[in-house]
Amino acid sequence: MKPSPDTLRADSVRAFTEAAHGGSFSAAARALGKSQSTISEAIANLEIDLGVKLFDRRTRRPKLTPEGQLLLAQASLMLQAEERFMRTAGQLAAGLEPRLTVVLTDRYQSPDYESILSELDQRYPELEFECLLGEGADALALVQEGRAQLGLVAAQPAYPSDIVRATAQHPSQTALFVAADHPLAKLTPPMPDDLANVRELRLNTYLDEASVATKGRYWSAPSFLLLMEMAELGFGWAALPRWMVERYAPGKLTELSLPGWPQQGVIDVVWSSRRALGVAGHWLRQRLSV
Amino acid sequence: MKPSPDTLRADSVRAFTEAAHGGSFSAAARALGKSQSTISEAIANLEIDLGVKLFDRRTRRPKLTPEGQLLLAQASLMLQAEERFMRTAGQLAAGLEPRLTVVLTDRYQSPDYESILSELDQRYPELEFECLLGEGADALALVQEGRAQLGLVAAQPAYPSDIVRATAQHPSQTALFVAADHPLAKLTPPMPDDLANVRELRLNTYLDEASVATKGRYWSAPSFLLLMEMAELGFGWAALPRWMVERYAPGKLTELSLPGWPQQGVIDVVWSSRRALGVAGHWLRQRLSV
DNA sequence: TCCGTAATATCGGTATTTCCGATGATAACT
DNA sequence: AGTTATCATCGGAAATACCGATATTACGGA
Repeated sequence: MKPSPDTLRADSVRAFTEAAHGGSFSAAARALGKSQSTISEAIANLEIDLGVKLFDRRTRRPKLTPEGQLLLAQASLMLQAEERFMRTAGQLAAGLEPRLTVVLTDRYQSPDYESILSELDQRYPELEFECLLGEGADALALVQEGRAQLGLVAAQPAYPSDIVRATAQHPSQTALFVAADHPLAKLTPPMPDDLANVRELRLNTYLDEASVATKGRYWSAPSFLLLMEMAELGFGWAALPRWMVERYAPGKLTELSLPGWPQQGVIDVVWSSRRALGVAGHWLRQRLSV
Repeated sequence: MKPSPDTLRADSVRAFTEAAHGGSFSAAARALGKSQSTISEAIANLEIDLGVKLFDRRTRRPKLTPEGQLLLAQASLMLQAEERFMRTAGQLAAGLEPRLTVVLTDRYQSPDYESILSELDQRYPELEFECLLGEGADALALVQEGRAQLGLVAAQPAYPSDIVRATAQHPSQTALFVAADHPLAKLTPPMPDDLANVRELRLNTYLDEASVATKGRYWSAPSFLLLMEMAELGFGWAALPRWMVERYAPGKLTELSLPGWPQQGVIDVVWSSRRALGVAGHWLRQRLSV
């Protein structure tokens, strides 16, 4: 007996499943755009190679043997995997990037942020999506060096030459907060001088050291979440995204109403002009911009 | 541009994954028993067909592109499905039946019944296993007509000519039970006459009507589980498998100790001499027999 | 019952694909 | 700089996918 080859003949599996589904070799031939003899031979060869009779041909329309039924289920899984492979290859060929990394500022919180992500998941189910948190100069650096393709940052006065920007759909709401049991919370309304006497909690970045030149002492952290925790513990006042306080520290912080606050902060979508965005990045950029 | 074919070239995917894994086309060629040029051309053609560059060849050892990494994962899934397909085809070619049906008597309860089944699952993971419940003549009929391949029945005085039997490893323990609050439970020890005055709950079968000729009135059901429920409700006494009472009705039934009880009942493994058992059926038969 | 329809198996021939071995070019290592 | 291992390319041979024609066989209608 000839040892069965360990590799499958081309398209024999598709012929098999199609014939099993349509109930006829000829129908499978029509469906696959091949001749009837091709299908007949393909299936016959497949049966020989596998050493398993797949169809009972005594009747007019070939009927699956029990063995054929069992193998049909697994053949379908094979074709399913193959189709998925071909589909994502097609998307990649059409310009889909295999992975998309986005840097987010904590300032950003779109009301339909979750729906945007699930939309992204539906459109590009094979895309690997990565989300980083970073502010200001840190985010820009990640985009510049290609670690991230898109960034959502608080609008900067000036951008590096290789960074392109667009305005995001939803501005951020930033307000001043202190711990509810802080003395500052009892002054209504507080004066700007009152704030000067209390420590400020300020956002920093890994890259930017320029701000150390600013007047007065302050504590700083690279994320709003850390700043908010510091504020909760009464270490000072901080300018924080309002959504974050409402969602993660309701009641623990008191908003200070000073002239000019709360601020409407513009959020920018940024990307690098030197690295072309893939189709998913392009889609997401447009979805996030005004 | 030539439209990309919707079908994959033979073995190109295996060449791809092997090259990605081994880090070299030549290594893949060696591993697959083909020449180096074959692998090189196969992958080059695959890249052309997919429209996706899979490897970065600028370096000595081709390195996967990000697109290649994404596709590699899905290619592995394809090959995994294909290997499973080939493996079960091989088992079927070696005589594995696609499905195995066993008729069990409720009398049977092997202490390692569950371990036998999980062993079966490990040996023949693709086998479809079906379990039926049936007693006596019913079970034999199912085996005769091919609806089931194996049966575990209480040993019969005689078998049809096309039925072969072997003794099962574990005999059954059958004892007499009544509801704990039944008057019969208070007679210690009860006399055979006492039982004659109380209704008997007896096993019947769908096929066997001969037993209606027996003396006295009785109630009957085709499964021990139903009989046990009747006994629990106080409708009479019944001969029941002891394991079933201990497991599913502890404390609710009282065992009657009469001369000759409890009985050690021999269980037979039966199959049809006219239908060859598959390898799984053969294995299970030996595993169940003494 | 007989006949037409539609199905499958088989065969010969052609086109495509796979595969090999040789050759040349390139990168890494000594 | 030489050595070695690797990849790309090319021509030819073997395998196989495919088609069209033909024989044969089940199924269904008159």
